[in-house]
Formats: sequence, structure tokens, C-alpha cells
Amino acid sequence: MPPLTVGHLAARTGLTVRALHHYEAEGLLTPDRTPAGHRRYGAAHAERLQQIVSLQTLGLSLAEIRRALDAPDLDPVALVERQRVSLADEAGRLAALAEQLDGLARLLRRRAETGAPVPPDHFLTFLTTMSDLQTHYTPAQLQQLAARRAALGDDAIQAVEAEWPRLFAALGAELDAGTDPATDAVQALVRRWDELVGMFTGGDAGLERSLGTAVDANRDGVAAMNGMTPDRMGALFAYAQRARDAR
Amino acid sequence: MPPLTVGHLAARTGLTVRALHHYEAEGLLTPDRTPAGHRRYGAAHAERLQQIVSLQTLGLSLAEIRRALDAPDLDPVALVERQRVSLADEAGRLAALAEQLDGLARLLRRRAETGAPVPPDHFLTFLTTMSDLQTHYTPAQLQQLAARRAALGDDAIQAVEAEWPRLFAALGAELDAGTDPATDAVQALVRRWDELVGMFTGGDAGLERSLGTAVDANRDGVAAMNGMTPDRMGALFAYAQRARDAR
DNA sequence: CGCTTGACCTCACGCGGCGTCAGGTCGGTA
DNA sequence: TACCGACCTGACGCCGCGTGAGGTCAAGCG
Repeated sequence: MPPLTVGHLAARTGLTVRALHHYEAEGLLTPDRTPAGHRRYGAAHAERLQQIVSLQTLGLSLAEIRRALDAPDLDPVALVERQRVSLADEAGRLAALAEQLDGLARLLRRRAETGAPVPPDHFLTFLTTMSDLQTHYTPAQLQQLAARRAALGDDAIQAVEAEWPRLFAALGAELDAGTDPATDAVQALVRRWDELVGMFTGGDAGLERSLGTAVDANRDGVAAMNGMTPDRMGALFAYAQRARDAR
Repeated sequence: MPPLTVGHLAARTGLTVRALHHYEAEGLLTPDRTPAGHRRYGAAHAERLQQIVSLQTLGLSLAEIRRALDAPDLDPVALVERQRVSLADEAGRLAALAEQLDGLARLLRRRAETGAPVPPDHFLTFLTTMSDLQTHYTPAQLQQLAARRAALGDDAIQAVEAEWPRLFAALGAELDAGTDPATDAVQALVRRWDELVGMFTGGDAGLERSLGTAVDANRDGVAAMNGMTPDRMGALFAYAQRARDAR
């Protein structure tokens, strides 16, 4: 097999001519030259290129690849471990993002189904509220929440989230009627409230605390997301707390 | 609350002064100015900044954010859906990468345990072989493989991968001894071989075919990864095939 | 031989989201 | 009034190439 021109090597590897030029400029892969200055890539070059591409798929930068290829004391274990760590970080970031997007999508679906689509300006309020809520959780907690949701399954989540508005409405009705919080009916509603929270947190006390402070710090946004005024929501929360205290 | 200076707004939001300058240069957030030209950010600016940051966490570029904030007809559903799709792509890419890194890590561990650590030059061969192997699978198949492994659990994988060298050794011994492939002992070994492959593919015929072509196309590398010469591996494969034909 | 066509060459800017100087001005305090 | 820190603008750098611009080389055809 005679040496290849850049174009042919590019075609074979699926890379671009420009990329090969770039690798040369970076000192990664230096081909031979014809008298007129055209590049010639032999078998050894092709092999080195394979290694470059492989290391690239592992997420190494070109500078790191150069160091790795030029260092004869390359430590495979350390290299792979480093990449695994940075990959894990990246995966965590993506998971948090997915968490947020899924939450947002669920919220939008719910509103669309109940005939109350989210207008653009409210949407941005929701969005910032959700972002703010997330800042109250540690990355580990976010992963925990995602795992929890995965365990519950999409349908169960849908059901739970659809139940919240109904629960708030029912409790609000009792509040307006002036029902004593110690009444069985109110007690049942509040127990269900705590159950729903429990499904979300999986009973983890740390998560429950984080949820509490997150909601406290974003009362207005949370109220808007549930279609209530902040005052109304405050009253509902207080009423529920009185019911809990009563038992 | 009086208007904030850049420095104070930066401190409050955790952004940098430079970032705020940049947002202004991009037309995203234009504060008021004092007579001397210093920036003043009021409540409205802070709110808009929140929205900018939120949209950024969703993975929008600054240009996209500007369009989203300036367009009064912003469609939340479409926006969230778009981001979810691109996120899914990204997650798929990461999963494939994780697959590769985990495979590599397992390989390295296995060699370290058997007292045959991987030297740097061999490591690069392994690496390119693994990359090449992956090109024979579709992204969907790679996710399938990852799921399969997750289902099996780490320990089972360890066990399976530790068994391959023993199996090859045992079969090689029979081959060298000239044992008839129809013999019970050989038949048992080859059945175990097929079982191990089955654990990997989950019995999926498409996956099995892909595995076959992938290995065929990378005999040399696969042989090296298993500590054999290509010839030796070819002989072993042929011997196993004769055993299968015999039943 | 010259002409055309396509592949090759080098040089250089562009992208995205800022980080990071450099060199000068403003505001509040000693 | 002098000083310090915070502010200002302008400009380059990063990374992995994409994408021209403008010129040269190689090969086939008449």
C-alpha cells in the first residue's frame, strides 16, 4: 500500500483534510512531503492517527493527546481513571439538566391538559423558580431525586402531580368553610399531603429538609406554578401545619 | 433596594463582572448608566438576568436566549422539547463514551489482577481496537449493551470476563491434544462459550451478528487483548466452529 | 504542447462564552 | 489632596477545527 495523500487519508478515516492539517500544526501527526510539498501518509502515520482518534474519543484534548503519545511512560490506568471521573462529572451535570427539563415538560403537559397553557411570561417565572429550587439541593440530592423518579415510573409521577391541584383545592375548600383542622376530613387530606411529599423524597429526612427550605425561599414562584397567590398558599400551608400540630 | 453596581450584582448572582459586560455587549442585558458611565442595575435588570441564567442552564446559547427573550411569542413547549432532544443526543454520546471507558477499565483491572499489567504501547493498541469494535454497533445497540451490563451487575461481568481466558486456555489444551471436537468435554466448553456470548448479547440476534462482524474485522486486536497471537485465535475459533458443526 | 480540472498548498479569520491583562477614570475615605 | 479600590473600554487568548481566499501541482485530453 503506497503512501496516501491527505485527501485519501481523510476519506478513509472520515476526518477532514483541515483536521489533518490541524493535527500537523499541533505537532500531533507530521507526514512526509513530496518534493513539491504535498503531504504523504504512510502506514505508521495512519496507525498514529488511529491512536489520536481513539484518545480523542476518550475525551482528551489535542494537547493531552500529544503529551500522552510523546510520553513513553504513559500510565493507562491513571489516564482511564481520570477520564472516568470527568465523565462522571459531566454525566451528573446532564442528569441535573435532564431533571430540570423533565420537570418543566411535566409542568407544561399538566397545564396543557387542564386547559391552562403556560403563557410566555409566566413560563419564564416558572423557569427561574425551578432553577432557584434546584440551587437548594446538592448534586447528590438531585441524582437521588432523579433515581427516585425513575423508580416510581412516569405514570405514577403523572398521577402524583395531577393530584396536587386537587388536594390543594380540597384543603382550600375546608379552609374557606372554616372547618376545624382536627376534623377527620382535614386530617385525611393532610396525611395524603405528607404521603405525596414522602413519595417525592422517598422518606429521606435530608431531602425533606432541603425541599422545605427550597419551597420557603421561593414561595411566590411555587405559588404561581400551582396557580395560587402567595398569600393563599401561605394560608394553606399554615392550615395544614395546624392540622399536623393537632394530632 | 437601590440599583446595584456591576460588582455588587456579580457578587449577588455568582456571575463575574466580565460576564455581565459580555451580556451587555451581546445585547442581552443593558443596564442604566450613571453620568460618569458606570453601570446601574435595577430590579427589572436583575429579574431579566435571572431569566438569562435560567435559559442558559437549559442549554440555550446567548443568541438563542436573546431571541427567546425578545420574542413575545415564545413557545415554551417547543423550546423545552427542543432542548430535551438535544439533551438526549448528548446523553447518548456520553453513554457510549462511558461504555468504552468502563470496558477499558475492566480490561485494565483484569490484566492487573492476573499480574499482566498493560504496557503503554499495547494499551494504545487495545484502545484503537475497542474504538474500532464500537464502530460496528449502532448507537442504539450500544445503549442496549450498556443496559444489558447494568442488568447483569458489576460482579457478574467481572466473573464472565474472568472466565474467558480460562475458557480459551481449556479449549486450547484440547486443541493441542488433538481431541476430536465432537467429544463431550469439547462440546461442553463450546456450549459455555456460546452461553457467555449470550450473556453479553442477551440473545439478541442482531447484536450477535454485529459482534461477529466486529470481531472478524479486528481479529488482531482482539487476539492481542486476550493475550494470544492472531493465528492462535484463528485456530481456536475454527476449532470451536468445528465443534458446533459436529452437533 | 497547452488547456482544463481537481486536489493540493499556505494564510488567516470566525465561532462561543467568557478569562485575563493593560491602561486609564471615578468615588469615597483618611 | 492623596490614595485605594472599583469601575471603564479595548483587545487578545482559548479549542478544534470550518470556511473561505488566492495560488500551485498532477493528471488526463485534444
